[in-house]
Amino acid sequence: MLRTHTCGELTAAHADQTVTLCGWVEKTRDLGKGGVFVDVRDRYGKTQLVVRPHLQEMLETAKQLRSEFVILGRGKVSLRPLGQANANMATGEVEILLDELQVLNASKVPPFLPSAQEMPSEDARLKYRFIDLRRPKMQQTLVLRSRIVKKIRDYFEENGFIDIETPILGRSTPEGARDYLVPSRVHNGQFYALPQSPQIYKQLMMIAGYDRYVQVARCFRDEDLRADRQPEFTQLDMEMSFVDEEDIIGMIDGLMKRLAREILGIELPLPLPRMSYDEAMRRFGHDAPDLRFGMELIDCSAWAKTVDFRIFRGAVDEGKAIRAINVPNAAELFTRKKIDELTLFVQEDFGLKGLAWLKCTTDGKLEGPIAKNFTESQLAELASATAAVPGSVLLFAADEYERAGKALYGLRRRLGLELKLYDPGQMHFSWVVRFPMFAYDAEENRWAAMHHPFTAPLDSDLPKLESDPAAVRAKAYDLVINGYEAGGGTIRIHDNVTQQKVFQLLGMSPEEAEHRFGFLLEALRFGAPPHGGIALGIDRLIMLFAGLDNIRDCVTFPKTAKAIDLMTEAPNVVDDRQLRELGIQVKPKNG
RNA sequence: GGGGUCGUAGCUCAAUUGGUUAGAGCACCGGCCUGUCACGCCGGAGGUUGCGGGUUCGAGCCCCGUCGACCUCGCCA
Repeated sequence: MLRTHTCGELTAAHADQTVTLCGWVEKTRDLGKGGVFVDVRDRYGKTQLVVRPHLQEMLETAKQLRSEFVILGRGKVSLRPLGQANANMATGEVEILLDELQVLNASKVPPFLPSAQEMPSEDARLKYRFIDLRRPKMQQTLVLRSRIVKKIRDYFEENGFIDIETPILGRSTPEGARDYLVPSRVHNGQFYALPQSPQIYKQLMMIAGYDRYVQVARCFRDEDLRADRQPEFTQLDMEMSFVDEEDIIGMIDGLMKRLAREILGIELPLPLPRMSYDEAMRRFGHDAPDLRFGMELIDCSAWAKTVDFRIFRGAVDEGKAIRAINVPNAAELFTRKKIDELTLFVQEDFGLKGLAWLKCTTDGKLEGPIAKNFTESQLAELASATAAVPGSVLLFAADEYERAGKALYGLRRRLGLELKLYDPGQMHFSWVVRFPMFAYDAEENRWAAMHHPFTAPLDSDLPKLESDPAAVRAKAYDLVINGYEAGGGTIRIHDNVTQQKVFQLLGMSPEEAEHRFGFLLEALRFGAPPHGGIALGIDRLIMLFAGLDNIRDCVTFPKTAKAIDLMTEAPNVVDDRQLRELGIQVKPKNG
């Protein structure tokens, strides 16, 4: 090692020791004949180096130093003169009186400084990621990530899990997300697919008898990005044999309790709260509700049947729903302009025709342009049903039950943030369970698996598998943190008969199922134990534990919304020779 | 694929109703400064206003197109 200490560890206790530090120049303060002060930084912290004026040669070197030069400084740790300690610095009690200063490497003028108060633009940060990653905040996040992953691995090891790797080059499975494909050189015209998750492999490991499997697995999905979604991401993937939902949920409960305690310093009461999918959709309009605040959805459909107002009455008569949220203390905030803005939001993002509203005045009356369509007693009933109090604004969505819920979920999430209805530092963990097995795909006119086609139905719903698929619920569970799906899993089907029934329902002929998943179906015939598991989104988990609102800030080299790496400029064209070897000819997409 | 916000100096931003030579802070370059720590002082350099077109006597500003970043809907078993 060139250095004896890091830039973050020296204190008064080290006084009079001779030390060598290495790091990046954060800042120099040249006092002319008074010498030069140099703040040197590494990922552990910052230390002040002092170049004294009588050391002529060193002074010359010091005057050449610029931001982000890499230097080595050797000298004696010295207490700073009385009254000159810097309380804002961990090492502020001391400074190094240099007797050697080396420039290990110069630096071009950086496009931005890691120490800058103002955040550089996201483009600049991504293009010069190696500089962005020098920012203390990024370094803290990556350290946090490392600590969390270590704790997760420890936890599973203590619980008897085996860390097992599975292939990255696999076979495309048409269900689910779009695959990233890798052309085969040896087999012209054939492709591997990168794993969307190690789902099938881990099931095969269960069949192989490795009853507690865990993997920190890189996964790939070629779908559009979001603030909380990258095309390449990391899952904590686990699977257990001879278990039911309770075992998996309990195992993750224990993990969350430990992480919350050791990372956040909070005690989570176990078991973590659970809510059925139906309840989540009814109360929040979404399957991953943010439970840090109220403002739940209220179903006003029954009430709407008693009124003459065409928009409401007409909707319920057509079988649609009237759903509402009661926004507290918003009557004054919600100007006409604000309501127009929210209306546009639900129209453009959720396809609602409009947004009806009523304000609750100081004397408890509901007012607004639509109020004249209701009688006094109807308004009073509504006020009571929605728990409207002075200052409340009621926002109504009149549409299909699900669409109305989705729009109000959007409003609830947006307004919760805008109106600061919760403390952003607060954390809330819960489970959403008993998902439907199937969702009807109107476009393709068929049933589709809501999770994946290997998900086991609830035992009690098994008889309904053929008679009423919509009513069949799955042994599926999602871990929800602060309104984000942090993970999801299922108990799998372990017998071939049920599996075939599910395939059949999904419109997959035995031949087709055999063609797509033959190896798994075959394996299920060779003594498959009951098994199930879960996968947690590590990146998202880090984001939430770090209090970030963006997944790119906890990934080293993330992609942009167009799935580009601005630093390496991947993806990019390849040599003709490479294409020839693969037997690939590129045609313009719209040619 | 749709909708929205944004794009001005290396960085973060400003520029009145469309009107003179597009400004500031930081960074950079030169000089000065004997205890600084957001050091200070003096001076300097730095611009295809993302790109292309249009309207206009005149465009950073208005219009059309396009590219890019971000947010979002669709999508994400």
